[in-house]
Amino acid sequence: MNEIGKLRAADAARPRAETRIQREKQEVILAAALDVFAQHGFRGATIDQIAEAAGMSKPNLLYYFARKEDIHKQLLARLLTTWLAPLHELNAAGDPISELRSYIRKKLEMARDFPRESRLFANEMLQGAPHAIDVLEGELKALVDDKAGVLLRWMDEGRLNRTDPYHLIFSIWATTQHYADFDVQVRAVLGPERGGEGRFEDAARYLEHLFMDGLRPKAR
Amino acid sequence: MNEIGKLRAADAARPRAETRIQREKQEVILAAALDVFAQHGFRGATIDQIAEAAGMSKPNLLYYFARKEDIHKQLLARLLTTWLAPLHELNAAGDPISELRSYIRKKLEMARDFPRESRLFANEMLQGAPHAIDVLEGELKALVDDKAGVLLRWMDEGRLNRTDPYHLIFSIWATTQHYADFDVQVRAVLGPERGGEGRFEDAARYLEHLFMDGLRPKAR
DNA sequence: GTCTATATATTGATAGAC
DNA sequence: GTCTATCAATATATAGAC
Repeated sequence: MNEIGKLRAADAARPRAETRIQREKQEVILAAALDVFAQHGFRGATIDQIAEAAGMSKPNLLYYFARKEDIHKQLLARLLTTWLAPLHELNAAGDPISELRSYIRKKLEMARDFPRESRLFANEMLQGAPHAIDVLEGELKALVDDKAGVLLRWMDEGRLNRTDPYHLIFSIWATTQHYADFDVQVRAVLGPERGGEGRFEDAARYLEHLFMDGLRPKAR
Repeated sequence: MNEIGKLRAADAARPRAETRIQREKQEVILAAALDVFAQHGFRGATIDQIAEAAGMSKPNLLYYFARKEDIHKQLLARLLTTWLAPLHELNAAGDPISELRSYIRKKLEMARDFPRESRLFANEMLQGAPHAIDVLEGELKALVDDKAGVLLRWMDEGRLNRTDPYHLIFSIWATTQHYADFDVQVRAVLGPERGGEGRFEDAARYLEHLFMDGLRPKAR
């Protein structure tokens, strides 16, 4: 198992002997670091910035996380679990159209509610995934292979229009995460009138139209 | 006019008195810097890395560009011109479907042929567009407003299915740039068999299907 | 124009008092 | 556990010889 994989397992099991105070401080630090890493990337972020955002001194922060890299690894490990959850929930026994609608909706809600996590992930991808490549090639690929198989079966059964299941999944990722990663551009282009909170509802309506018109089997 | 705007105008007019050697050296530096900035972002990139990639010493590089920020600004200024070109070419007098197909194709080709430019832009967006916000709110918004108007007219005339023109443009940006910005993930998920050069042809076929099935007017 | 040497600032991390 | 002080490494930028 790779390093991030170990961290993810450890985080899930929580076997560490820690006081409540310690865990709370760590959470404060991780929350602050998420802000800074998401905006500036790993190298662009400084411990000073994170410490200030967390409301503590730099040495105090380093008492809880000995290295800057440890904070980043921990964040990335948690993120990957959260990030894969919606695709896991795509149910082979469900109705194809409503399963896909539900998946698209969940991914868009994640872009709306967890934009910093999305940007942290995007930063990691832009850098060539130095810390996540093992997860991408292992767990993520296995999961997508599995779900692509489900989609193909649905297509074979005529319950979904035939298309490339891998690129379908890519396009759902791309269109939904765009509203988190490129938020500044989306708001600039929509302007003050349409760039407010309603932009996510508009996006949801549009994506419904985009994907469903191509996927729903045609009655000919 | 903002700073990046001035640079873009200057670059277009090229009024500077420079020798051919000077221009060539500057090009070598810019090409090297594009690599480094695209992967690590502005703060994550170092002059040392850029100088080594450009095959010269750090002081030598600084002889041509006094400040690291100058290199980045110059790259961003050029990029924005290139980036907006395909949308400019969307022709109101043309056939709606073939104009949109052509636009999607061009954007995907840019992701394939200029992935570093795409990543440089993505990095700038993730950081909140500190150097490009004026262009986004000014020139880009004006351009998209204009083209959204064209799309709306086509929809009014029944030559295009009715949908949100702004989010349509966002989804074209998102799906095409995804193949540059998240390339490492795309290749990891597709695996060695399907992740080779052919992935762009597969993507082109898929995107054609995705967008056209929803946009083409239905014969009812 | 290009180099070596170096000034100056920032940053990740540690030492040690309390 | 938290702080002040500081080390060591790195990074931007400059000086000045050639």
